[in-house]
Amino acid sequence: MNPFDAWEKQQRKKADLKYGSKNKKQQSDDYQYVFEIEDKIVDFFRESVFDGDNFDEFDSELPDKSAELLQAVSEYPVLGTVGETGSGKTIQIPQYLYEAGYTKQGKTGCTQPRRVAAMSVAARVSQEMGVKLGHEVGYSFRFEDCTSDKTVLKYMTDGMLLREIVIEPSLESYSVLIVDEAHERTLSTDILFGLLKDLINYRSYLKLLISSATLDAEKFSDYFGSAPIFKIPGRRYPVELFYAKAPEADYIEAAIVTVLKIHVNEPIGDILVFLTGQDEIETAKEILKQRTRGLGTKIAELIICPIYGNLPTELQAKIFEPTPEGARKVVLVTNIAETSLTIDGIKYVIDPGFAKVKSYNPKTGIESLLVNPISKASANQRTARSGRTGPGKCFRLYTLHNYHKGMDDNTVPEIQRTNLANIVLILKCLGIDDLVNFGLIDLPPEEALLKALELLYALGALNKAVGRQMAEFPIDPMLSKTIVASDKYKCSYEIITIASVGNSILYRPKDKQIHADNARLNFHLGDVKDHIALLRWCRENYIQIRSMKRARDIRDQLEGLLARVEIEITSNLNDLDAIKKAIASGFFPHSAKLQKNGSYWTVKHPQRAHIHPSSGLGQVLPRWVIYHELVLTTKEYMRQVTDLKPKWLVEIAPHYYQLKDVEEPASKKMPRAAGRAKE
DNA sequence: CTCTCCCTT
Repeated sequence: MNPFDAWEKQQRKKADLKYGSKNKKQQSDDYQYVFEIEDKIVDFFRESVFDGDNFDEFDSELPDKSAELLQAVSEYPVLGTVGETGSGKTIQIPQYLYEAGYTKQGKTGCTQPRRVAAMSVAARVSQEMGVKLGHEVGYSFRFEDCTSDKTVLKYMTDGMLLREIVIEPSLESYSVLIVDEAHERTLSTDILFGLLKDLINYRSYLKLLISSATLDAEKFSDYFGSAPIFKIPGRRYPVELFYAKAPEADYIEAAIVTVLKIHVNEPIGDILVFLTGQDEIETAKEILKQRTRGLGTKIAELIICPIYGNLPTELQAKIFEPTPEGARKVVLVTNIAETSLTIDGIKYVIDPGFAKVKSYNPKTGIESLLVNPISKASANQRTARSGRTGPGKCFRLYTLHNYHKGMDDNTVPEIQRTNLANIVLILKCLGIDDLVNFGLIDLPPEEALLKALELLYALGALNKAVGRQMAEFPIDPMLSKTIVASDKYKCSYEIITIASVGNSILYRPKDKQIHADNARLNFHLGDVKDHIALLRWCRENYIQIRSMKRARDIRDQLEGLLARVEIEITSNLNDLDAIKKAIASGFFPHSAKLQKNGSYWTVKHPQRAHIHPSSGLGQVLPRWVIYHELVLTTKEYMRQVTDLKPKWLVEIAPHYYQLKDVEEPASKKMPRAAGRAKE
């Protein structure tokens, strides 16, 4: 381990230890005290003016590059485009193509990583062109298709285009495809790259534009056989960049102190603070409230706005209210504000340099969601958030040295940190068996590919007919196998309900079944009063209306797909065993057996696991369970757990389990072999 | 005896 890694590790350990305990001790409202810590803890130095190269061109008109762009498009099959955020490339390029007549030969499709972006950009373009949204200009993503026969400029999510390729691999109806925000490297974008690169070889009149915001456009250019890169001029205000002089162990405390320091010393303007999650944001909010309370008229009012993905929409709206005269707003955000959400009027950014990152360990099948240092690209993205409407300042709570030596250049692409079973299945259905030589821009870990293939084999998905059926469903293979298997157990109605609620419920805890059933009755009666009852039920049970709606949409879609793959809708509500067997048909690779000490060992790739305390089975501890997923947080937790009879495993998956795997010990009590289970 | 950064089909 090099010294920087060691340093990083130590800092993170310290941060973890102090966070929580330390915050609770320091609850002084004292004005003096604030400044005492300020001087003690956070000391910055001004490093540079970030991205100041456009500084002199602010008031000048940006040059019109449309003619040159169109020339380049006509000359080359693939073109990379690079532009600062705010250069308007997403909005303008498709309009240039439209005016130049490209849309007469076919549609122009433009992919976005996010739904909101697809929708809002389409709305803006239709407005600029003076046409009705959904006519010439439209958008499309799952559950919402705002296009018509007239549509020639189509904005869509990258995942949507991927689905379209599965249905029609040659994409005949398109003449131009633009992959926008390519630098974000979503799984869908990476897979699209591979498919489109192949497609342009036999669809010579297809034009491909790869659009990205950062300078790694050269990587994309190389990937597409040295495609030329077209730079689109943009403008951005300069941002003064500050680094901590010394490492800060407790970044929440440091962030809070910096907020107060800015609030007292700097001219008016709103502050954006990047934290890692809901928990930290709520903690920081409370501390800030305490420290500013009682200061009265000594300082200006500080309005605290928390924003994270889980926050109900009506509370999120608060950040868009303009800051009152004389006051200052501090917005505490997760990564949601790095790309998805733009907040106007931000003048100061505070960046502790951390984010929660989901990753997947193919060896153990464990997913984890842990706090990690961000990449340089990500740090620069955060910094730029302060220079959108005027010159800004960015305070990095880490040292310049750590920026250079302790942070990766780019965030690890999603394809390298995710479970690949779903995408491997889709590619198999497109006739792509060899992913290593498929020509991806970055290869996933070999183990992840093997693990995916092994799973698909176990599920029988490598059989063409079964695989096709499963691939129709836009869900994980284990879950789609459950749906396919529900035909046999005559309970497809119940299974698609379970599948659509997805991550929130896979098992209905016994003690809550009456509640769940009552709620469903309320849901189906369709009377206004009952809807109110349902709303109340949602509130009482802390269920977001948003997730309920989503579950209903997914259920409708799954029901439609059942017909497509010719599975009849059958209901078998009284036979819980049939439902459990259907679930086991998809999730049998995720079985685990109870140990003496109340923990579990997974059966196939032996691994310790615990039932998550929020599960209805946390107290019951069934001898055998199957689980939906294994997540590492404070411990290895199984989420969404169902009990089962071990003999079902052999019955359902004889190719995967043998009798000796599931043998019960002679004793009726706890298994004698508790400590031996690893064998 | 405690999970949910952000997305998406």
